[in-house]
Amino acid sequence: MSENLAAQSDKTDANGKDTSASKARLRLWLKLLKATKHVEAELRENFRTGFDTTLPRFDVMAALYRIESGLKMSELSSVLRVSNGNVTGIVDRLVDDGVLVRVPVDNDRRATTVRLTKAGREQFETMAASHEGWIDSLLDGIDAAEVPHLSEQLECIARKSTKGED
Amino acid sequence: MSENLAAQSDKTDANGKDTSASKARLRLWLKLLKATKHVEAELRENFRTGFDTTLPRFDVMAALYRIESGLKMSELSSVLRVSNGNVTGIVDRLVDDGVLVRVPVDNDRRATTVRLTKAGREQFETMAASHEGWIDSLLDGIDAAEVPHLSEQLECIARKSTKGED
DNA sequence: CATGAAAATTTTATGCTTGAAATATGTTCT
DNA sequence: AGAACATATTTCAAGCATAAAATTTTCATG
Repeated sequence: MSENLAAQSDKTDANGKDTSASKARLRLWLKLLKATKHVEAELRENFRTGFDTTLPRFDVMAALYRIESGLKMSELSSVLRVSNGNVTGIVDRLVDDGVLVRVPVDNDRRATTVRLTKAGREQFETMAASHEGWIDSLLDGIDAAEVPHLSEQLECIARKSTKGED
Repeated sequence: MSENLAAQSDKTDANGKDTSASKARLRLWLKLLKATKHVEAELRENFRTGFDTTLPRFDVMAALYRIESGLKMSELSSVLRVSNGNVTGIVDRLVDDGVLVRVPVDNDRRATTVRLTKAGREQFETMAASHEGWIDSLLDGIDAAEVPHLSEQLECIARKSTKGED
């Protein structure tokens, strides 16, 4: 799985930091994680105080907003890359709140389609506008000119073994 | 909170993609999230199948490995940036498994210090070696020469409002 | 058409995560 | 000492997340 491991040459820089490629990647990963967690935490807080909702709920609504005809539970869990059982729970609550409906699928009584209600679409539009603003302000430490290059680099990570189309 | 919102000039490129700065940042955020989730999912799976443990448990052990004298529960939750109650639960299980001990603090019966046991240190060292290899292989789509620059950019995000020292 | 495999979803058990309330101890000030 | 405030931790309720088992329905094939 990782042939590079054996060939480490434990170099250290002036400050004593290990400069091997794998340690540098480890540090990069920790920063990636830290940045992501930071943004996620801010978003969660904003969603909670601003709209009394959560990021996972927003994600479900976002996926359904894009596909007006709705998605089956299995499609939803595959688009969002979360487990089937997880989607069941989130959708249950959103249905209770009246922003989603479950629609039986013709010719297949195993499956259900889930769609946003009108109220759901309206709520989502409001939240999406705020969301975009929050992101814009959270990422404004990044030079706009760097954004495309950064995006490209990140795709190199996500693309590993996860045949992921955007 | 986001004065830029009003001044959007809804430009679109040849493919119809919105090219405003805030939309570009939004796409960057989605890629950041996707890359992080992907790596996290792989790590979780590796920890589960390889060591029958979890990422949060590893994080706790990693923090305690660095500070041999141990950390108080509150220090642990602040280092890991997770809630107090969360740390309580994870530590409980690690203590049950014999990799951690709780040590009372002299002169303050409110506080507890948590330390790795000898078995805990040994287990951690084994896992940390694997972990570094996993990361190395998961991030090997990134050109080594790019790593420092990328790291720097990511710090611009994490540094926002979270007086974060490494 | 019966039977068994495959597919879509839900259920279950377990653990992570948060925010808020509760408990217990320590500190300060009068 | 006593009151009021602060600190350290745990408990609680709710939700998110997974993997694995169970359920229901469909489909293929003999």
